[in-house]
Amino acid sequence: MFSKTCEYAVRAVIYIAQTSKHDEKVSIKEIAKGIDAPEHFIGKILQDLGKKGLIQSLKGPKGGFYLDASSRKYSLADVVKAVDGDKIFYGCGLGLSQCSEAQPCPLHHEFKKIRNDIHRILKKAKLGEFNDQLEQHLAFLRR
Amino acid sequence: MFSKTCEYAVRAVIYIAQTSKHDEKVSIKEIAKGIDAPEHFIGKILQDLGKKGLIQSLKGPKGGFYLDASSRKYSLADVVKAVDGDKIFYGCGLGLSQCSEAQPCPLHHEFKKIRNDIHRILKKAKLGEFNDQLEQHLAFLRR
DNA sequence: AAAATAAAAGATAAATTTGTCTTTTATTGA
DNA sequence: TCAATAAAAGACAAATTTATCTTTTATTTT
Repeated sequence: MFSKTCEYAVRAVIYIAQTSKHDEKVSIKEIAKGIDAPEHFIGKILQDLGKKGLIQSLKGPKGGFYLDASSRKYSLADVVKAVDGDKIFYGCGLGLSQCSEAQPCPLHHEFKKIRNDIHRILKKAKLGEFNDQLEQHLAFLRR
Repeated sequence: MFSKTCEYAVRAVIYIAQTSKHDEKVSIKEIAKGIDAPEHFIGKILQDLGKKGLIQSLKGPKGGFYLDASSRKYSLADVVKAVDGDKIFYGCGLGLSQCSEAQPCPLHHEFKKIRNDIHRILKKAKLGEFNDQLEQHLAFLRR
C-alpha cells in the first residue's frame, strides 16, 4: 500500500505526536527504538518532513523532534502525500496514466471508491488528535 | 497499491482474456503492444503465471498465450496474489508484523475495511467474465 | 527433414528503494 | 569558552525491483 519509507514516516510521526503532547522533544534514537526502525534511515525521513514543515526539530542537548500547534493540525494524509506523493489517492490502480472517467481502466470505478476511502480516513487522522487511543494502549507501533 | 510487475500482470491477463474469448492465442509481442509494457519483462511475468497454472501457453508458430476453461474461473485476486502475495489483503497498513485485532496499529480497524473491499472487488473480477465491458470500449488498457 | 516461429530459460544490467557510515552544524550547559 | 549532545548533510552500500539481451526448446509449416 505504502512504501516502507512512508510506513516508517507515519509511525514516527505518530510516535512524535504522542510524546509531543506533553511538550517534550524526542530524539531520533528513541523514535527508532519506539517504532523499531533503522535509526539513520528515519533520521533522513524526519529531516525531510522537517524541511517540508510537517514536523519541528531542534539540535543540541535537550533537542529532538516535536510538533508545534500548526503541525498538530496536519493529518496522516499530509504525511503520506509528502513521502509517497498522492498517487495512492488519485492514481490508476492498474498504473495507467491516461485512466480517467472518460477513459476508465476495467477497475476504475471500483477503485475510485477505495482510493476515496483511503484518502478520507487519512485526512481525518489529525496528528494532534487521534493518538489518544495510543495512550490507552489500544494501539501499538512496534513490529 | 500494487507493484509495477503486478500492474503489468493484471493488464496482460485481462488482455489475454479478451482475445482468448474468441479462442485465439496471443503473442508476447502483441500483448506488450496492447498494454504498453516492455516485451521481455512481461514475457517473464507471463512465464511465471503459466508455471502457476493461471494462464496457458503454447510454443511455436500459431502459439501464444490463452486461457482455458478452468483459468477463466480465476479472479484478479488470484493474479495479484500470485505476483505480489496477499499482503495487500491481509497485511498491516503501517507495515507492523504483529498488528492484529488484539494488538492493533492506530489504523488497523479503518484499514481492515479497505483491505476487505479490495479483496472483495478483485475476487469478484473473474477472468472469464468481467472483460465484456472491454469489448464495449468502456474500458481501456493502454497508458 | 528443414526453416520459421514463439515461448522458456538464463544471464546480465539499470534503476530505485532501503539502509549505513562519517562529517558538519547548531544548541546547551558546565 | 569548551565539551557534550543531537539533528543536518553528504557520501556510500546493499537489496530489491524493473528491464534487457541471448540462447534454448517446443511446435508448426513448407
